[in-house]
Amino acid sequence: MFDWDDLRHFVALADTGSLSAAARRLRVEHATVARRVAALEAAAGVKLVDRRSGRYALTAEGQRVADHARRIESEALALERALLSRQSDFATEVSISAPPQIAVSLITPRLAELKRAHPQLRLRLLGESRMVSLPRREADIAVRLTRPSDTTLIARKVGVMPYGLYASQEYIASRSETDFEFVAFDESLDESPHQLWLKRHAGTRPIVFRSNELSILIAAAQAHIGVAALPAFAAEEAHLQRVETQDGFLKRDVWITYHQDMRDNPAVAATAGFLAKCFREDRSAADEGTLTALEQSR
Amino acid sequence: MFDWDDLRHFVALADTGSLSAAARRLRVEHATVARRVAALEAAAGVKLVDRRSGRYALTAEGQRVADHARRIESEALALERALLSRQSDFATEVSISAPPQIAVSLITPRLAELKRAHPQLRLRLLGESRMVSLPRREADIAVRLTRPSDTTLIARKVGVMPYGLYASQEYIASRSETDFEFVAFDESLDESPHQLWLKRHAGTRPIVFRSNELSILIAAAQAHIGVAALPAFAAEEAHLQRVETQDGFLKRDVWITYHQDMRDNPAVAATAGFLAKCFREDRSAADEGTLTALEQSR
DNA sequence: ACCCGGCTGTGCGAAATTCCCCATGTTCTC
DNA sequence: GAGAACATGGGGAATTTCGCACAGCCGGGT
Repeated sequence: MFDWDDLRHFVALADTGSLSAAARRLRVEHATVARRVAALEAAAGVKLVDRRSGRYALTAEGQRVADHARRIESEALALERALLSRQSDFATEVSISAPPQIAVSLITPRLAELKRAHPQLRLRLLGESRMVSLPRREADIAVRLTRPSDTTLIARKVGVMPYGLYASQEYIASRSETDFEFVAFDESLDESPHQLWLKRHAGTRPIVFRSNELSILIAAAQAHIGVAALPAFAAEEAHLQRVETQDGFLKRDVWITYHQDMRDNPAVAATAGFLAKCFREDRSAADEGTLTALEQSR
Repeated sequence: MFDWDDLRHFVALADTGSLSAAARRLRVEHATVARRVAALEAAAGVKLVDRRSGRYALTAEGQRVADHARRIESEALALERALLSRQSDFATEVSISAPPQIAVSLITPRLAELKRAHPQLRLRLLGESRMVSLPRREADIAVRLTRPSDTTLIARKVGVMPYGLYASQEYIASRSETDFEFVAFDESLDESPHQLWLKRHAGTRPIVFRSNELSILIAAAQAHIGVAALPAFAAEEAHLQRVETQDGFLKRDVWITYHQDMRDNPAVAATAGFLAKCFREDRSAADEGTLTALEQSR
């Protein structure tokens, strides 16, 4: 019988397509991945990957084996989550993935509360816009602006995040609305709701600056480059001034998601509850009186 | 993430209940099993087994983990079989499990045929009455006298095995049927069909000798101890004489079973076909004219 | 054309793992 | 009460495995 742990390395290689990327995911050396995959091939008696021209590609057999191995992986991941959810104390580490700006402005300032309520709890807060894999436990809890489709995940709508059009006071004072120029995310996000919303309002007026980073857009607005579609809380923090729009704020739902297997883990539950409170008690937009009440779900 | 291969060791321990037995199944040292289970416990952060007073017992957590791990194991075994069935050549080793007497008298004498047809085929013939696990690949093909209940196994009825009552010529000549004494398997087999059949014919006449081994029963009959219920082919080989019974031979079906995943493996298919031929062409009982024709299925 | 970054393949030394053999204590069976 | 089977612990040797470092290769960008 082959070494089951070899399968783990093979799945990583099959998923990522390169030795190095697989090694990063497994936190080992790429040489180890190569050796273990070779060991699996030897035990199986079949070529699983083609090493043609430096690149790795699965053979037909490799595809079949990868299918099996992925099933095994999902079981192993389920087992790991089951083990973690059984940790009855708060001694475990909980990792949260959230969009950077939310992490900085809404979560981090209030972390002390959580720490006070659960002193032994250890946290890791990852400011990544990239979609992390919850089943793979790249994070335990994710804060997202879209509802996840995976039904094994628990999705909890904790509030709405209002987007408005913002620019610097000087910029707004210096020109008429018909001369506005705009600041937006780059093309990879052209299909996202706030980008579409911005483009609708911009109409024929030009987008003069693009970036992949929200913080850069804010800085651009502060530097009088143009008008940006920004979350209200971030724009206020940056002392930007709102440009009124007929349809008011764009409201995007905020979701907190975690795997259902982690439901019974008190550390995860407490952290999720804390995050929900962060959004429930965020009055940045409500203060302006434009939102009568933040919608909340259970 | 824990080492998947540790799970394999833990399953073996959970299945067998002892370090030594688990070590035998995995063909490693018992110390290795102990270490790897300890490593799994450390990674899981939970006690999985109780080492109370020398015996191993799963904890409640251990039970849960074992359930997960067994699912993983069945996937891994399925993968192993899938890999084996893809071996397109005959270079692989096929292992057969069969009752010892059948192995000795019906299979081994004809092995040369098979070897001639497929020179590169390597064989392992295990004469074990114990039920081996086909999913676990303790054997690839099993010859059995009962139909397996596992629906993932292919069961092929290859013939019938006639049982008769046999004793030595001297024994039969020396006494009347009312004075017959009997030779039988030990109590653990009291519920098996041929044992029940023997006891029905014995009626009130005593069983004077018991053994767990067919070959010992044959030797006992040859040593004029009494009358035994024996497969016709084995009794003939031993030059024992038949005691006529009103209901003729007891006919037990002979099944060849192998896992459906191995269906496409040419080596297994060829060997199964060979075994079927062994029984189809066994004329030991037909020669006596008591069986008009050996029933056969495809 | 050149450089640079990322990837793969390989050789080496260190560290971890495993095996093997031992002794000891326990439980269960006969 | 003796014996068998099993778990535990230790020590030392041999094997395996891993990380590290170096070299070569390819493609993209300047």
